[in-house]
Amino acid sequence: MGIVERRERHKEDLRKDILFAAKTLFMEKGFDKTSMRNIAEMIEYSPATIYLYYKDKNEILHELRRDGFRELIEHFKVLQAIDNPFEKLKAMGRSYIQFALQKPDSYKLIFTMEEPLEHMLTCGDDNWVEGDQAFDVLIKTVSECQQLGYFKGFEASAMSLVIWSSMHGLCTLRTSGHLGHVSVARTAMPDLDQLMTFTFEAFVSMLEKLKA
Amino acid sequence: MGIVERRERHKEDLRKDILFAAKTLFMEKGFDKTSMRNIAEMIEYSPATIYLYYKDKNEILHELRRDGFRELIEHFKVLQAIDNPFEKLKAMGRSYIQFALQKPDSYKLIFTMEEPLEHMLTCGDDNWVEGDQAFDVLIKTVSECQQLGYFKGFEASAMSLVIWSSMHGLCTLRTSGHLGHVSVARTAMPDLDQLMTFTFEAFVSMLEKLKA
Amino acid sequence: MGIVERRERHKEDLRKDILFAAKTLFMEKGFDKTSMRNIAEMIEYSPATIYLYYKDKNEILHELRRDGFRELIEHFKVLQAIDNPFEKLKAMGRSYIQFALQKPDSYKLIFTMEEPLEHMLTCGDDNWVEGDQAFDVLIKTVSECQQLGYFKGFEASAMSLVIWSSMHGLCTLRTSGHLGHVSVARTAMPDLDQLMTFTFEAFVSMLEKLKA
Amino acid sequence: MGIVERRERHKEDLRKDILFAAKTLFMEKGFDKTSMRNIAEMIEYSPATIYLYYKDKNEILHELRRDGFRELIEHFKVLQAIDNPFEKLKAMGRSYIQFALQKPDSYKLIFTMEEPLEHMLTCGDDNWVEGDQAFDVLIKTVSECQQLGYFKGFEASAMSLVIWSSMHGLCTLRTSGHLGHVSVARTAMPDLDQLMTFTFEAFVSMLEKLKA
DNA sequence: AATGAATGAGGATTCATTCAT
DNA sequence: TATGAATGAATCCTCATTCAT
Repeated sequence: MGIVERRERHKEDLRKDILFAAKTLFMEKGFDKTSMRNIAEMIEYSPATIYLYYKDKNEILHELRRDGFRELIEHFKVLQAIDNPFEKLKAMGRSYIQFALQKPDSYKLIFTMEEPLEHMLTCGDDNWVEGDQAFDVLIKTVSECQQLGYFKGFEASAMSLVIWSSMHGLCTLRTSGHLGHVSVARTAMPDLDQLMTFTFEAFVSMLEKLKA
Repeated sequence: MGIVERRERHKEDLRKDILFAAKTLFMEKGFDKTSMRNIAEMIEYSPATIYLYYKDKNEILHELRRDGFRELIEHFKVLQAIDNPFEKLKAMGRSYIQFALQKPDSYKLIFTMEEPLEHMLTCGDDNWVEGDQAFDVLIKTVSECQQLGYFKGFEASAMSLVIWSSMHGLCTLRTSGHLGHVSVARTAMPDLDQLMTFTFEAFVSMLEKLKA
Repeated sequence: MGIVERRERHKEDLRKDILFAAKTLFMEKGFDKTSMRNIAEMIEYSPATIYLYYKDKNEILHELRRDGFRELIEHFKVLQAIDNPFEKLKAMGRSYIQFALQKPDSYKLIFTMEEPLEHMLTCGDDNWVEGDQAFDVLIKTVSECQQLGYFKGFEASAMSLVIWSSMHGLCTLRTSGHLGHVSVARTAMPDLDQLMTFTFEAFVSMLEKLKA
Repeated sequence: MGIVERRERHKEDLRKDILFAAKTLFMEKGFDKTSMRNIAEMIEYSPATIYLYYKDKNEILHELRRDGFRELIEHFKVLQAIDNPFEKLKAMGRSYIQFALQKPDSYKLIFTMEEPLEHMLTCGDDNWVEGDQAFDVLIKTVSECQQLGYFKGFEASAMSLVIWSSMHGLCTLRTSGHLGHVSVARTAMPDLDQLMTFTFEAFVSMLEKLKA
């Protein structure tokens, strides 16, 4: 038992090491420019070893993405304790942005990094399940807000999409550098995090005005 | 004259063919996975020929991006004729979405494709100039709306960012496939274009409620 | 153990095969005109394999040169047993020429083939150490001759340089083909080896006359 | 006539420009690493133009070599005026060294740069004619010295070869960098030109002692 | 479980050269 | 006379991957 267990643990650890190394490198140099050898060097194993744990480079990316989603959901979970739905909604927005800022690597991985199509087709959309769950939470919260008098006359799903779009757009503009560019060129606010908060708050104000 | 002219035209055509092929392939397989050889095969010229027209792969991407920006601005230009600023604003939004849907390749090129950093540094931000101009138009339009009583209590720049974020987020979710996914899994609206319109209109409604 | 050992041996063999092929080709076509592919073809391995053994083409040249130096020194070593210094000196000369004639490839490698400068700078002058040692032996032998009454009034280092120059010049004229040309056009001695011996002996006579 | 003549002159000039550019570049970067395009750029003509003047890259090298020989002979010509044959011989040696030092490019071109074999075979040894002439002058001078009592018991041709070898060896060690290396590592004379002179004078002393 | 050795395929790029104009 | 356009062949080198051990 002791021995088997230890082996099992080692195996699990190595898997995680591979993932961690890959994530780091993907973010640093991009998916394409990261070679299996790079990953192998980082974990100080031979390239061939990686293939004992993952079928190929794509599978690594795939698993990373799934992990990213899980992280995001985890990130959201704590917020469910908040009673007031509108407060909860705000917290979710803030949390989403925070996630994108604190873990831009995971965020990019989930939302913008493209995976070779063949692979997506091959292994089904199984990792979107998690994404859907996250969206469900959003819809539910919006509905609750409506029961409090918010968003009269709006469909919950439409409202949810608007909210997600706004948050996602803001984050994407940020991580892609466009926000940074505009901030320098056209704004009095050179600190990007501040600019995002500022914009986020404007959005929240908008939502607040939508109360009956 | 006739002869020189024809030559000149041919040259110009070839340049465009290269750009077109590159754009197609970049979209299909991504920048990194597109090789000069691929491009050459598509235009049925030798790889070496491409180097007579473009210094290297980066230069092709760079020019494509610049072209994309120009296209976008062109797309916006007609809207300046609209008198009512709020109508203009709505038209801009619709136009932005339309652009992203009709030319997803250009859109991605401009907003999400990452260019090797070194090259960006090398040739300055010269192609962002156009982007800034586009943003200026947005701010100006928002300001005009404010003179009509819209967006009281909001800063024009914050409002502009909210709007841009929402539109950009919506488009990005669309082109990245996330919207498609959610639409299938959680929405009664399987037609994506319709879903986008629907969401866009919800957003416009929101803005309308922000009139004093 | 048997197995590991065989593997090790195979590896060592392959390294040597690569070196041998490279040497052959470098001599035949010159360093620049020899491609990694050429080498690979000769040893019937894939080009990529070579990179498992040598970082790049320069490293191969570098190692070849070092080997050449070692060979030369080895060639000299036996002569140290000769007691009479003048005999030793003569033997060294003969030996030097013999080396140049028997291993013109090594000789050229050491003395005339130019290595890309950058590489030389990169890896220090580490392979000249051997060359210096060889020169030391020469100086020492000349000094010993002086104690026997030879070369009165000459500095040992100057004398050594004269000797080296003469030998080197003779060999170089030979391997570069100039000697062959002159022999045909202006000499009664069409056999080149004979002509070299003949010239060498004239030189030795000269040295002999320099005895007090 | 004026026009035809001018054209002719232009043609001749361009030939020379090509040669000059090629020589410069060959010396700077080596024959192989100099491309026709490089040469063309230097003379500010199109690559294709060069082919109107020279069949290919080899032909350029060939002509450069011939020119180099001519230069060397020219260099020697003035010395024929010297009456005393031994003085003349010394002057020739000094002159040879001077040539190698002042025009290392020409020197290398003539004596060490290797030309693709095929080409040498193709166009016969026509450019060695000049080399032979130079050697003739040397033999003749040695013979004259012998009539003055020098080099008793030596064959003129052997003596000439010894002399040529020594001079050539010295120069080659110099241009190949080996002399430089030894000078730093094993000599009290860091100035290479001085070291060469010093060695040359030792050689002359040797010759002087060979007088009956 | 781990890996060293090997490779086929392909990467960007450059070159000498040709030829129609 | 001069050249712009074009290219086939070659360059070095890297990569993901396999497989015997």
